[in-house]
Formats: sequence, C-alpha cells, structure tokens
Amino acid sequence: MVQHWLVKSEPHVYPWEQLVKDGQTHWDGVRNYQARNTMRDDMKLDDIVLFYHSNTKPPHVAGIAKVCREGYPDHTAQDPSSHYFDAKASPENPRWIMVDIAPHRALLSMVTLPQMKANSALDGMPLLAKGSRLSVQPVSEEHYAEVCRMGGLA
DNA sequence: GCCAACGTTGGC
DNA sequence: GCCAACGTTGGC
Repeated sequence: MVQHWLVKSEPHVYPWEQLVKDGQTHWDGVRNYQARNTMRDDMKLDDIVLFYHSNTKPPHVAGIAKVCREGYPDHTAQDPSSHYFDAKASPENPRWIMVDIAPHRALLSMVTLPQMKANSALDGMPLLAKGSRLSVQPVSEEHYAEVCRMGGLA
C-alpha cells in the first residue's frame, strides 16, 4: 500500500520550484532521530510526499513529490565542509539517513496553513498539532486526499 | 537516570 | 524579531 508523508523545507533553502528543476534530490540534512527513523524504516519507493514550505508567509503545501530511492546514509554528515557535518558519523555508523524524492504532481494553487487549520476534515493531522516540529511526518490517506482537493491537482 | 542549560524550529 | 515548544547534551 502506498503511504503518504509530509516533508518541510524552507523555501529560501530549497523550494519546490527547485525540485521541479532538478528532477529529483537527496533529502539530506535531517538531524532529528524521529524523522530519521521514518526515512530509514517506513518510507518506501513510490510513497507520496506533500512538499511543505515552512518559515514563509503563509506557510503552505507547495507540491506533491514521491519517494524515488529508499533510505541510505546521508553522506553530508561525514563531510567536514558541510553545514550538516556530524563528527559522530562514520562509514561504519553513518548515523543519519536520507531518501531521494522527485516531483510527482503539481497543485493548481498552494494550500496554506491557515486554510488547513480552518478545515475540520484535517483535524488530527500531525502538521496542525500544537508545537509540531517534525520535518518528516506521516499523513493519512484521507488527509492527503483532502489536501489534494483543496489545492486542485494540476 | 534526572534535569538544567542550551540550541533549534517555526508560527506569528 | 519574539518566544513557546521541543530535542539534545552533559554534569551530577
């Protein structure tokens, strides 16, 4: 069964438009254990991923991606010149994991955080939970379908 | 294993 | 820029 996820990116760091240009990308730099475990254990090839822009006005879902490579070591953790370098990572113990994602579907319009908060059909969505900071999180099939309905599939 | 200090996230 | 929420670190 295909599963659904949501990943956050700050648009000034890596926007949806860049993913469309690139065709696919390494989802590197995740340094949170819960998010890592999700990528390592749960995200499967062809799973669907809502691409969310955080730290922008308004925050919003910008597009729909899919997993095109399952979890493997995040090499930036072992690169001293990387912003994401982690001295505790090594080839034997890479410590951090990433997946690859690619664009899947475009939305006719962005789905903003205020719109989602106002939609009771999305009650219980982890993104909307108070204090939610997870950068990789699950989305139920029903919530996914509702976000698609709100944005309109291109 | 507790918990205070600190750093980060991310909406507002 | 503020600050609440949360995660991690490290002394004890």
